[in-house]
Amino acid sequence: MADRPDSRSRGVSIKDVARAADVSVATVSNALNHPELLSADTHTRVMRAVEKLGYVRSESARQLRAGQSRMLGLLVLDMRNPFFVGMAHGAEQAARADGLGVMLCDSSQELAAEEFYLGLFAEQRVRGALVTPTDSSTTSLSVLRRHGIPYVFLDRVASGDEACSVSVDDVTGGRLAVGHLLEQGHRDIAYLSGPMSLPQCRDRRTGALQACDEAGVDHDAVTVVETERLDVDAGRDAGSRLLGLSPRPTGVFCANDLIALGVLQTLVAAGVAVPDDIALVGYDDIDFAAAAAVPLTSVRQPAAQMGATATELLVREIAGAERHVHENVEFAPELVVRRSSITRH
Amino acid sequence: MADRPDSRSRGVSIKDVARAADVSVATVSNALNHPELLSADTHTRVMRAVEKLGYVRSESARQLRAGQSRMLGLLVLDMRNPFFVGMAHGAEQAARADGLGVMLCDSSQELAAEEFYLGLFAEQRVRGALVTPTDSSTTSLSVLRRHGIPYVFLDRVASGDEACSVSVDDVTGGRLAVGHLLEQGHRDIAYLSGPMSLPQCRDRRTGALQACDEAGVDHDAVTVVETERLDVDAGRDAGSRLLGLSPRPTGVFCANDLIALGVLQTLVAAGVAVPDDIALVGYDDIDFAAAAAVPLTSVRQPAAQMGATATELLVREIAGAERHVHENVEFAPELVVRRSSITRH
DNA sequence: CATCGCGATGAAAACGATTCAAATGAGTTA
DNA sequence: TAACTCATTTGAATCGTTTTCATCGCGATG
Repeated sequence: MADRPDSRSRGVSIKDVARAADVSVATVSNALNHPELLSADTHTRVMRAVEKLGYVRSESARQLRAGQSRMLGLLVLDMRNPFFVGMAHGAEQAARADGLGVMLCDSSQELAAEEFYLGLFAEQRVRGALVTPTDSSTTSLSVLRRHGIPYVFLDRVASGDEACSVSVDDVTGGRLAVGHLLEQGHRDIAYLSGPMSLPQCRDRRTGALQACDEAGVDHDAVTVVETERLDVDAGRDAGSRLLGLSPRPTGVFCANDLIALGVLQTLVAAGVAVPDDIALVGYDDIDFAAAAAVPLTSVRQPAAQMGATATELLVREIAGAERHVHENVEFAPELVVRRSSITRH
Repeated sequence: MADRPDSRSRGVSIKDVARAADVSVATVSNALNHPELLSADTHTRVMRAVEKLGYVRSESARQLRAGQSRMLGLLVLDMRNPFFVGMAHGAEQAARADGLGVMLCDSSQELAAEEFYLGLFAEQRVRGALVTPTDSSTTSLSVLRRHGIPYVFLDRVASGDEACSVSVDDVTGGRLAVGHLLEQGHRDIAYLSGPMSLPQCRDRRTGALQACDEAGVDHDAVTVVETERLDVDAGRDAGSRLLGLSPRPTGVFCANDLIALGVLQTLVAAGVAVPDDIALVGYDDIDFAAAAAVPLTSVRQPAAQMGATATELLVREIAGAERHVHENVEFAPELVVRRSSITRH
């Protein structure tokens, strides 16, 4: 019952097993990795010793010898946003199916954190990385490139032929959202955007303006309110700013659902009726959108599928290293209309 | 601009740097880890070579030599539950402050996944683990024990002196919730519980019954409806079952907010008014509870703080391995009353 | 002048696994 | 009996670091 070994010890190594089974370390290794090479007798003898000693192989020694790990790195912008959790989930499932583990990290939209974690990925020699980049973070990715670690962009179109990527057509997403508001008759529209340094935020605005063009409405109809972050707190804050605008917009498009939920709270608290006084449209269609105080109209992105697809692209790139051609898979967004945007007549 | 090395190559190693800087590998290692030992001249020469070659040290080689990693393993029950994400966030912050990375894994409440990930932790020789166990999973933890990897239970009281743990007094939590419903005059109460194999679910029921005792109400007042999982889907499902009960309960206590949100959706869809027809109380007080269709009364648990505290306990155990005494830190739950449970008179 | 001390550097041995080529040994064939 | 085959098993090299201990050069001291 020596369950708790001396804390100075290094634990059970392959040598200990070899000694216990009275074979060489090579045989133990073969028993674990190429059982077909061994006689049945030897194999069971080794496995019994493994069992008895509770041997667990050292992944670091393994990796060192192999030169690479069996891990993918996954860096997301914000784990408190269910949309990213959804992508992570899809990616993990797909990776496990390929026998790969996933190392999940959260950059919290901070460049410093992003660089820290990408450095960690490089140190760990991950087999590949899935990255939701903060800024035009081509620089921080050079650490991966230098070590020949392939990466795929998640929720972001790769520029040129830098890498594979999985994205959603955000221009169309913005067009759907604002087109819907215009259709409902709104002519004073606010776009509550996250930081304009994010391409997603820029593209959704472009889409919003396109919708104006299509409806023959002047671009002035859309006021942009920029927030620093993309979370509920920022939404609450943006809500206050929204109420200070004059004329006060009657249709509001939020860069994501968290912001929309924050805005909704502020509006409800201020006695502003949704959708009657202000119609609201979010983005991502997270589970909680449907359960909101006023069920939220939102632009749906297929989060889990995006994660899974990105993993598949990455795995394919890893496998066919030589003749790999980068590609971008673009998903179509889908408008899900709920009560928050439907004005009663 | 040899950014992309030959894919067969192993990348830049410490030897390459040594050659480039015309020093020994030992000197390169020292430049990185003990710069005070070197002359300023040599140091800058080495660093320049590191920079130029884009050298990143191999964590696996490092670990192999050191016998342990600089990582903590964190295994949560369900990453799609913001409560666990909150704990993970708190834990990560605390770990980063101690220069430790966190490997985040999601068991999805499945024993097989739990065992897989604990095995992974052992293979990686993580420095320590934070675990939210599914069942009475002392068995799967033996793999950690055997390798002398310390672990701390998160959101679960450790039995005996097995390990440190961080928990919330779930009995009190249940008592607060049901006490509140009883105070509001409800005498037909349902407890929508997750699997009774989870101590949290059992304790909350115990608390519910205690509240009955205190109010001089018979235990029969509380009907238990058990669900298999603890997510929104399960909640929707439980909502239907709830509507089939007769007499139909007027006060409902849910084992967590996700279930409560699911129930809420079913009730709203069925035209049942909350709180007038049915009063609803959730658990965890996730951010989305306040933004729900009907703002949700909930029992708050300090998620981030729990994660941070658990990390601190673990770090302390790692540091003072010899004279460590396990301890349990128990937080107090707090009832946050919102509209979902307040019957208008 | 010989010796000592000291700062700076390097040679070599670990760490734990995998793998390849070589050794062993039993059975088969000429 | 000698040569050969084939299935098992093993010795030794290797991966990239860190660390210990020895060495080297040089100014200072006796």
